[in-house]
Amino acid sequence: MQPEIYLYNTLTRRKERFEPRRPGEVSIYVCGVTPYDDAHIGHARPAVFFDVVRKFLRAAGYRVTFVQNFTDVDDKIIARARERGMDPLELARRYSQSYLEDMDRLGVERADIYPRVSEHIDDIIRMIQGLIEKGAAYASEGSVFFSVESFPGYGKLSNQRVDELVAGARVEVDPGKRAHLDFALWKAAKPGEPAWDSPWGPGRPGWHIECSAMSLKYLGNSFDIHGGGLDLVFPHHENEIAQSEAYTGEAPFVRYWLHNGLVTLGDEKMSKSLGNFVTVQEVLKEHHPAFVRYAVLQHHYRSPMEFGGEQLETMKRGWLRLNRTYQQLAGAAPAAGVDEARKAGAPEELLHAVQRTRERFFAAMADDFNTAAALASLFELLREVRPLLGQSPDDGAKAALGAARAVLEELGAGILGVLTLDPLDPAGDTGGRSDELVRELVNLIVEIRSEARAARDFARADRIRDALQRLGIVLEDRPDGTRWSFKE
RNA sequence: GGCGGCAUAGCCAAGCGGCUAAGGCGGAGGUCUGCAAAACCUCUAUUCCCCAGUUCGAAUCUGGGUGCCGCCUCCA
Repeated sequence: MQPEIYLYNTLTRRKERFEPRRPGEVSIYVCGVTPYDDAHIGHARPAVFFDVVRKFLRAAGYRVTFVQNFTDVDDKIIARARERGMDPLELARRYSQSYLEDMDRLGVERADIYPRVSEHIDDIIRMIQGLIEKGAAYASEGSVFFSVESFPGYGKLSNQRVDELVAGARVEVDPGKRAHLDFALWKAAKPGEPAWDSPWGPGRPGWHIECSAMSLKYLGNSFDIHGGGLDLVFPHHENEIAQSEAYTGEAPFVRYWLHNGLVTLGDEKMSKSLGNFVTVQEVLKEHHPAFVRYAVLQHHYRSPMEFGGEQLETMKRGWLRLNRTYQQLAGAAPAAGVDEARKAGAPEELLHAVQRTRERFFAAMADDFNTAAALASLFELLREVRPLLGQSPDDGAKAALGAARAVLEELGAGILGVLTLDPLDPAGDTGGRSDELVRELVNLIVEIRSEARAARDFARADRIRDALQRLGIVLEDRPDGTRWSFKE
C-alpha cells in the first residue's frame, strides 16, 4: 500500500506531492539536541512526531533511513561543564544518554545513526576546506567564515532578503568577519576550551556546519526530508542550505523541509533559555508515555501546542476511554485479519467499518501527516465496536471484534503508539500516596459496606461511600463487586 | 522594521473551492443501577475574527484590517 503522500514544504510554502529521490526509499535527517540538560517536552514533540512519520512511511511501503545528530560540541555544553567542573564531552555523553533513555520511554524508535560532532571533525574540516577552495568561505584570525554574499540563493528557505536581514541584525560584530551575515564554520580556540587541530590552527566547528557535513555523509547530496523545530528555520537551516549547496554544487540539498510547531507553556515558547520548561522525566512521573504521545499527536504538527495542566487532564479522559476500549477488545477476541474474520462469519457492516478506518487513517496521514484526523478515525471505529462489547458476542461478532482489534494494534499501537495494554487504573492504585496498611484498611471498610448493601442497609452504605469520598477515595459498584481508587 | 505562522462551538482540535463543518472533552436527555459511579445510546456550530472582492458556489482563493504566537541572538 503506497498512497500518494502530500506534505508541506517550508521551502516552497506549499503542500507538495512527495516523491522521494529513489522510489521506495526515504532518507530523513532530523536535527537533534544539544545535550547539556534534561530533555523537555519541546524536544519530545519532534521526536514523537518524526517517529510517527517514520513508522507511517514504513507502513506505506517505504524503506526509511533515519539520521539524528547530537551537537556535542557547543558553547553551552562548555559553559555548563565549566560550572560543574566536568569534561565537556563527558557532560554531553551523559545528557545524550539520558535523552535516548527518555525517548525510549516515550516509545520513540532509535534512529539508524546518531552522528556526533566530536566524531566527525575530519569530515567537517574537509568540507570547510572545500568551501574555501570554492571561494565560499575565508579564513580569518584562526577562524573560518562562510561568505553569505557568495551564495546567491541565501534567504530562500526563510524567505528573507539579505538587505533586510542586515538592517535588523542583532548580531555582534565579529572583528574577523567581512560581512555582517557571515557565520562561523570554524571557531578559533579560546584558552581552556576543547579544541582540535586544523589547517587554521586549533579550534572547533561552528554550529551549522555539522549538520551539513553529517547529513551529506550519511544520506548523500540531495536527500529527502530534513526536519526540525520551526525555530531552526533561520538561521540554522538557511545556513545549512548555503553551505551544502555551495559545497556540492547541487541543489536541492534537501527535497522537503518539515518543521514542527513549538510547544508553549502559558502561551510562551517553552525553552531552556527562558527557563519555562517541563522535562520529559517530570511529565512521565504523572502521565503514561502513550498519553504523552496522544497529547502531541492530537495537534497537527505545524500548529503550536500548549502544554498546560488542565488541558492535559481533559485530554486524558478521551485517551483513557480509547485505551479502555482497546483493552476490552484485546480481552474479548484474538486479532484477526478482515478476510479471516469474514470467513468466521463476521457481520459485513462491521468489517466495512474496520476497512473504512484503515482507509481514513492512511488518507489522513498521507495528507501532510494529519495525526489529529488519524486519531479521529480510531474514535469512529470505537463507536461502531463499543455496543458489541457490552453484550456477550456470538462467533461472528467476536471475529469482527478481532478484526477491529487488529487494526487498532496496527494503527493506534504500531504507528501512533498511543494505545497500550498496560494497566491504566488498577483497583487500589495508590498513586504513590499510600502503603499496605491504608490499602488493607480501605479494603476492610469496603467489605463491611458490601455487607451493609447485601442487607439492603443503603443508608449506612451511602454514608460510608460519602465519607470515603471526602477522604479522596472513590467507589464504584460493579456487577462483579466494588472497586475503589484514589481520586485523581 | 523585515519574514513566517495561527484565528473554526463552553474548551481542545481537523477541514485547504462544492456531499449533512471530522474527532475528543464538557453539557443535556436516556439505558443500566437500591441510589451513585463507570459503561453504553441519542442530541449538542444555518456557521467558521472583521470588512470588501473573485466565483454558479468560500471556513477554504484575493485585497485590506484586528488580535495572538514565533523567527531575525542560543534554541526542537
